[in-house]
Amino acid sequence: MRNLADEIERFILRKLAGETNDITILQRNELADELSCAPSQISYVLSTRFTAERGFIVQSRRGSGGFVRIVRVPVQKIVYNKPDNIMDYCSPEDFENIIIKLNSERMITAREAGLIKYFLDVIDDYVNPVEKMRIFRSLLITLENNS
Amino acid sequence: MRNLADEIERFILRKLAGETNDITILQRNELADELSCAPSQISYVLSTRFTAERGFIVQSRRGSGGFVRIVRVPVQKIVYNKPDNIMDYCSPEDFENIIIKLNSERMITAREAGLIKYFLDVIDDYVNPVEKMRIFRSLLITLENNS
DNA sequence: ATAATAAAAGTCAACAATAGTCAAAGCGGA
DNA sequence: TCCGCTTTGACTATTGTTGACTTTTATTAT
Repeated sequence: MRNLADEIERFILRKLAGETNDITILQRNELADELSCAPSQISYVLSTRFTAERGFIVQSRRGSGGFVRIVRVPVQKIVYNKPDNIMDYCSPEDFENIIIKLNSERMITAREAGLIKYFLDVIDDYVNPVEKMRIFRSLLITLENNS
Repeated sequence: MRNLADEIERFILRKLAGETNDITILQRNELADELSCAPSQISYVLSTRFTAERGFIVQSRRGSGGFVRIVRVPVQKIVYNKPDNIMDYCSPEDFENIIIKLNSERMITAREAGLIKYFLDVIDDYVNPVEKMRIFRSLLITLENNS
């Protein structure tokens, strides 16, 4: 028998694959209607399949004009979950790219991105690259802790 | 379906972006007419989107010749308006209080507050108080520039 | 000068349109 | 059978939209 959850997962993954920035937006009721299932089933799939653990971020808004935004986040895994795998240091360009990526995937706001860039720029005068990397990681954790 | 609130928000933000001094003035009924919606919908958007938390001040006048003025508030104003801004430096407690104040006035988010505190803490090891104050001011301007 | 009128913006409650939660039932494989 | 994943639906929470009514301000008529 067909497995709805898997079908929904595949549908969303295909939709995501068709996007250029690993971001896709859908409407829960609409998708439920299209796949002939209960709307809450979409929520179920999102909460079991599209988890941070698997490298996704799901954001949504209720009410009129509501939506669900799904973001695939490869960077998140690197930065948050695999501290052992990450490089010991980054070039300024690497930092710039990570920050841009984090912002484009809505893990940080433009204001936070600006703050972090300014921050990294300032400490450049005082710390070595390895130390800077350590500080950067702490900084992201600080952000998480205040969410 | 079309989402009026978002549309109105975008309209006002665009109008604001076209101004040179972060101030724009509009008429509620006129805008409602232009966007084909109820005038009260404009009020709704102003009260939910153009809040102090998001860095806006909305003033208005009723009656004949009435208007709505929307101002994007520079964050650093709060700091600059305080007596201590005359000083060249702050104690860590002063910084802490300013940050708490900024957050309680909803000029910065909890995440931003956390970032800034961490930031100030890190550079403490490297810069003197006067330099730290200078960096703090630049930091607020950076925040402002990314709003 | 005062009263009436017109021309704004504000308030609020009702209703509509979403998405989230959770308990209970269903189903399939070990 | 039993356990764990799936599926549903009733209920909740959030956000948007409208219109009737109120308040404020300016203008006009007397």
